[in-house]
Amino acid sequence: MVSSGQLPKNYDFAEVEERWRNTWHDEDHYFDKNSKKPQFVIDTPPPYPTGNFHIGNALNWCYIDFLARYKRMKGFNVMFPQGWDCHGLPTEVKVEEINHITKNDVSREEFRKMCHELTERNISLMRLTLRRMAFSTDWSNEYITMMPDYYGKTQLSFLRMLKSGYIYQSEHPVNYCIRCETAIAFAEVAYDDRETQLNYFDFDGVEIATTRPELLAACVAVAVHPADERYYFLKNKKMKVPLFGYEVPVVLDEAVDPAFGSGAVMICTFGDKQDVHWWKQHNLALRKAIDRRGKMTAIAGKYEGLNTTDCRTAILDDMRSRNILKRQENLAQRVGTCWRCKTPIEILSERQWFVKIKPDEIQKAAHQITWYPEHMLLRMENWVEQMEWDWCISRQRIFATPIPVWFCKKCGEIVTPDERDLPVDPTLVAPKHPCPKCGTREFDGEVDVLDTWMDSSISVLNVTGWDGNGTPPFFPAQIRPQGHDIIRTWAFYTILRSVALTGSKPWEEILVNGMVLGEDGFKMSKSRGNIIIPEEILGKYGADALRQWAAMGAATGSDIMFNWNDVVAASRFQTKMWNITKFALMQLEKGDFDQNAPVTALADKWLLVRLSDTIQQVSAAMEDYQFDTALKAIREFAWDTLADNYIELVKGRLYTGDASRKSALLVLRTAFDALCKMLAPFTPYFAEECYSHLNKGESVHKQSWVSFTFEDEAARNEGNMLATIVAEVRKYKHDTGLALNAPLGKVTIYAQHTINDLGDTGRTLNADVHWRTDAAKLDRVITDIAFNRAIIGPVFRKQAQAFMNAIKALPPHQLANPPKMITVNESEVEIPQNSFALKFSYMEEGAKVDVITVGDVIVTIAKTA
RNA sequence: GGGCUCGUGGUCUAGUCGGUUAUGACGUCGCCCUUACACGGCGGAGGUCGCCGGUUCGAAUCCGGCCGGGCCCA
Repeated sequence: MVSSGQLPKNYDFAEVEERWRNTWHDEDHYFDKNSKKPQFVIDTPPPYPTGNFHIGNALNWCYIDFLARYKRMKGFNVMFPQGWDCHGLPTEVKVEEINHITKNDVSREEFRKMCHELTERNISLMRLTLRRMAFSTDWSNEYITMMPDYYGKTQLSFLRMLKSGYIYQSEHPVNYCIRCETAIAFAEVAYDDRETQLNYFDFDGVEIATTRPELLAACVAVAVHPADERYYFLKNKKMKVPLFGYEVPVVLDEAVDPAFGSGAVMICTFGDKQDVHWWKQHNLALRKAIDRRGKMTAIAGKYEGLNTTDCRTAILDDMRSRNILKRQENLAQRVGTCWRCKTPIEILSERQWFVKIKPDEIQKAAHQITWYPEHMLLRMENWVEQMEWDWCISRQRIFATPIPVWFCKKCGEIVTPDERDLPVDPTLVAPKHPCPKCGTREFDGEVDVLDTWMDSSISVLNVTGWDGNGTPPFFPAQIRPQGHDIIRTWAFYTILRSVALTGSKPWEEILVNGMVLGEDGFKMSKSRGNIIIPEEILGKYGADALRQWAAMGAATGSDIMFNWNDVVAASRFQTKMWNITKFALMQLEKGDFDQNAPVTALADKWLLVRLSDTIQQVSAAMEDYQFDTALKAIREFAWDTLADNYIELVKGRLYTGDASRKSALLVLRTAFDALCKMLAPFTPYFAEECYSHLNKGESVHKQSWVSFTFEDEAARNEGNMLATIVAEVRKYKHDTGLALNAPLGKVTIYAQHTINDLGDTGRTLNADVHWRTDAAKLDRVITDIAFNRAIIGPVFRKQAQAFMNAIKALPPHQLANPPKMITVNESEVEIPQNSFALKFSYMEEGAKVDVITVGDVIVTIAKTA
């Protein structure tokens, strides 16, 4: 034990945190593949390496680390891996920005290398923040999706799903970003409010309203509602497309809204999702008027080569000059945009790769997972229910996992590599075997790459040891922790892929955290200027304070507002705990500590009861991932029960070297030891610092979770009474203008039975305290009746109010000594036990005394002159 | 427009499968520098639990409607 004299007066988080960070070993957090302990595998979200670990990540990781550390103390073999989800558009865009190039200015290889290097730099920056936050990461299980080891597995998973029929290639309408020149999935489509014009024009004698006149060349039909009398005459007719002159059929469809525009709409391939529906349902022709770069194609005739905006202007001008355009109206609409670059998306029909979505399979697995909080499952259900298209997984980009496929130049056969040759880049190498169908050795490598979610949706397979053969050794993982914003993406895709590749659910449980909002209550964003970066908090208050904010800021799963107050309060709690530490160590180093000392004093037994309660509460909350409840219980016990009540009660005994000092010392040490252990998951640096002074050379993080229990109902009740009496007398002193440590004179406490407090009460109050069990000789007057509705309600139901009125009507002598039966609404009823309690005020008698009542206990105070 | 979620003293927040006086923090006001701590202790003020209606002996809690915020989607 370090001498308390050596302990600094103030807790210096910066010094302490850095010291322990340099002392701890990564190996202590490695998952042991040969362990006999039960496993606790965490499917950590692999963040996108932007270079900044933001505060939302911090919240997510705090939850994970609370769990990882708690589970280790509970005897689990914990894996807390760290992944990096590298591929994707944002890095490509950043690289173009930094180097002032476009991806077409350099070779694919060169461009990929630049992305790779930027990503590595960003990862090393983010690793530093993870370490500062004291996350107990298992660095032996780090994975980086852009590395061959990992994307080889992505390719293997692709081949397996291709083989089992989950993955197919086809021409199908897809969401397409013409700026990024790539297909994107629905999950990547964002929506923006825009103002546009609804154009009414004459379509072969019928008025039609459209927001997209530039798609006129892609018009494949005109649709009207089957019950719309205005258009009965169109049934089975063909109509001539204005400006272009070709004919299209008229289709009848219930989905047409007769009240919108003119009630007649043109169907184009493709203006929106509804067009795709109609196109499929009515087997319409396909006319591609827009190409991948957003330019008009040859079928647009004289408009060929224009971009969509110019084409729209040109077509409207031509309509106007031919007097076809009747009028225009402003219209508010929401357009789908690319989530990355905000460019409005087009729906293009392209040859793409798809993953089949089997909603039933996904629903079944989702229901086998335990969701925290429960209602988050609903979001998954809703998303799966409304899935209409399969998942488009091919992208026309560069920095991503290559699709491991070649096409035979002669017969078009799809040729795949041998699994042992993975990873491959089919644009760089040729297949090792000739075409199995026609025997040629001429191939085209697939230039499309995979959607990044194809990488990250196998994170759980990767960490559980998947090698392509059946169920991985550590599968399923115990828990997936993630935010509710990516339920429809990451959670969804992971469940889909696990079921497709292993036949079962990926995790036993999923713990969903809320979003972090700025101090103004809105989502943090650059434009609002409400962003707080973790480093700022780390610098001002340290990692432990930030971690406490994460635990206490809100109930698990709720969105949480960032709040400096909470961080400051957290740091003050550490100051308080630091002073408790100093006090405890000071007392312990004076000697007399005896591990086997009998705990004799009432206050001591009482504290052990309260400690035992706290441990049960905290343990239960941890099991249920209620971090706020757990930390709150710890703080309350430390600050209120231990510091403000217990220590104040026993100080006198500790100072005077009384024989019962040993009992108090043992209790003090027991409580302090337990507090360090319970705090360890939340404030790893602080708990380690305190514990290291108590037990030199030992780490709190290697201890077992506290399992101490102590039951003593009498000590609980009498101790609670003791604490209440002390509080009431303090209040009395305060009210009568006395300092709390001022001498008080003679205090007599009339209790029901003998209580031996070993003089704690007297020393704490600085008064001459006498405990008596005889009745106080005082005149008392009943001032109020406190009814217990929890007892009265269920017994009397509708008669409850009448019963209470009857009791109130009893004369004082009967109230003080109530009868067994009472008349309520003209019938005799029994008075239930504990259905009410009386409140008294006291009249002085003889010696002048002030009187305080605490439940049944009467306290009289005779002040010294 | 739909799904989910939230609305509790000046601010943030606990409690929400009904039950005595609604939790805590910050702020605020008053008293106290008592040998761990003034980054402390003790005490006070401050709430019609968003609004309206319903169920009930009893509603912050359950039901319906409305208003407002958030997230995800159309």
